Amino acid sequence: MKKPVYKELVAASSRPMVLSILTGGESYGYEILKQVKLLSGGELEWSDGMLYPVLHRLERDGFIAGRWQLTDEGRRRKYYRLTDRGKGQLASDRSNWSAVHAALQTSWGGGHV
Amino acid sequence: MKKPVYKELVAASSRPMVLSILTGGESYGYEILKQVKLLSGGELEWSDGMLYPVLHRLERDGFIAGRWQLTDEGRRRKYYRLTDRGKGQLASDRSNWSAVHAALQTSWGGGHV
DNA sequence: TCCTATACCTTACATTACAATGTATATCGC
DNA sequence: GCGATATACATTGTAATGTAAGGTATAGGA
Repeated sequence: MKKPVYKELVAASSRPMVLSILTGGESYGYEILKQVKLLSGGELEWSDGMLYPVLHRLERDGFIAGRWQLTDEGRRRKYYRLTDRGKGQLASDRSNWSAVHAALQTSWGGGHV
Repeated sequence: MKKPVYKELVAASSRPMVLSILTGGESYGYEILKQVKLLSGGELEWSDGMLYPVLHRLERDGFIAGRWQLTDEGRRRKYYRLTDRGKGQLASDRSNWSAVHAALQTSWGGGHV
């Protein structure tokens, strides 16, 4: 078992990650879990118990919009798409992330020998 | 008032930021607040009500060690230094951060037009 | 006298990941 | 048929944590 990323970092990255994934088009929970793993080269593995509440909150807050769909095999899926409000939040989150990342990079690189 | 960074991101970055700052030598709470602001070019402003509990937890967990010191003016300060355990945690946090950052960069850059 | 800066601390509140558990269908090997 | 795995969604209890607000104290400038 790979040691998971510390939870505060999961919490910080979940919203921008999900919103960003949805800029590529509609997706659904189970697929997003696999996309996160793929995007990170296997480094990140989210639990479904974490992701589904995240999706519900994002929908509640109007950042994404969901619709139920039945597949040919009879499975039900809830597809989500990014809303305009979600695009704005993604831009804000990216900006925040960049500011924090830059500060960390500075403190990692300089300030000491 | 500048809009603050979302709180999950503060939570995710506080430990690596503090530990990283302390690689430059001893420091104390009030100074760390100013260093964070300086390191980020004014983008990040932490509240003291957030930082002091963070320092207490880091000390409790053995990542940093504190000592009280009186200045010439009669002010009391608690200086903290990085422990070996703290150095190990910083390395781990940096590794985690890099993995998440890389995944975010990938999802921001690709996956969509 | 009043305000700002320095320097520490705590509490009430809301939020959130994690682990565990539950539901249901499809597919594959045997 | 049968059991295991994958797909696909969901909820609950617990612990942890930032925020906002408030508190204590000293020093210096207007």
